[in-house]
Amino acid sequence: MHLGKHHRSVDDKGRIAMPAAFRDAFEDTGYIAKAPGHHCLTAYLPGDFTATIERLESLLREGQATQNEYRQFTSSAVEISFDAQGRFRLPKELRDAARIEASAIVAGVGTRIEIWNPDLWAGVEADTDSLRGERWL
Amino acid sequence: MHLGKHHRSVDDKGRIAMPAAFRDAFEDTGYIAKAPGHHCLTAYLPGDFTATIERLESLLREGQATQNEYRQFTSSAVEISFDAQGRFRLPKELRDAARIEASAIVAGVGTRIEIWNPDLWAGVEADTDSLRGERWL
DNA sequence: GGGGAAGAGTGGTATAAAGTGGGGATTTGT
DNA sequence: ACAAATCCCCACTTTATACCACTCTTCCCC
Repeated sequence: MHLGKHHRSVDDKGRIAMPAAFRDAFEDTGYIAKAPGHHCLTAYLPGDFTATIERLESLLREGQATQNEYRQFTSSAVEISFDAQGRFRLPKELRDAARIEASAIVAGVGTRIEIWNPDLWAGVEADTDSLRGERWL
Repeated sequence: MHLGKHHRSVDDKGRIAMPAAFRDAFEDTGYIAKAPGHHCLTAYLPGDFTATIERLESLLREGQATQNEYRQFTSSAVEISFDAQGRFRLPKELRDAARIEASAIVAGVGTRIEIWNPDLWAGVEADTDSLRGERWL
């Protein structure tokens, strides 16, 4: 379970520090891929990533997903590793896709971890129309 | 069942003492999240928090809740732990969201525990318009 | 009622960890 | 062979965490 929101700088080499709260869940490696719709990126633990791929392949066999969907997801994904300071490198391709430049928001979203452009994330927080906590609080 | 209202100081490191009356219900950890609407913060026992998350995820699968709603709740939440004096740390992000500075009200609200800015809490107590105890007393 | 003990609440300091920036060697591609 | 990108260290700043000290209240027990 991933929780909490963290603001992180992205240096000119594309390095970004994985928040310590999430870092321990990754052993040595992880995966990053474009989220469907490309509003943000999603970071996966190794196990979660293979499970996601398998779910997508299963949908593909059942005709519930398209080959292009499969192509986009797999080809956007990269394996990441961490340096001695707990940072990983976000390829330019993925930074551009999510409009990430000098800083980013790394957010724990329960079952997953998302990486956002700060301005776009502000849009998520400003979306109060859908807030109806009385149903589940 | 949580009862009672307690005034607590918040020091410049964001530490706040969990009232002893509530403290025993937490074993080692607990969770704090923004309440929908962000007027206050809500503290959860570990079991209550996971139950709340599961309720929200269930609504999400049924299309009764939005991804942004899920994002806002999970990304605002933090796990807390207590020091030897029974205090926990309230991240600046959450203090700002609930306008909490040098002191706070920690209130037992039956099924949950809420943390308020003292002035905003005064507004709760001043709201006598909606009091119609004759229906349930 | 007085004295002492225990628990609750508050404040401060020292240490460790997290986050950030940069240099230089090595690899990759052209 | 050269330029660009990547990797591997090292250094510094900020923030979090663990400890320790003190006050005040409450609750016993004498």
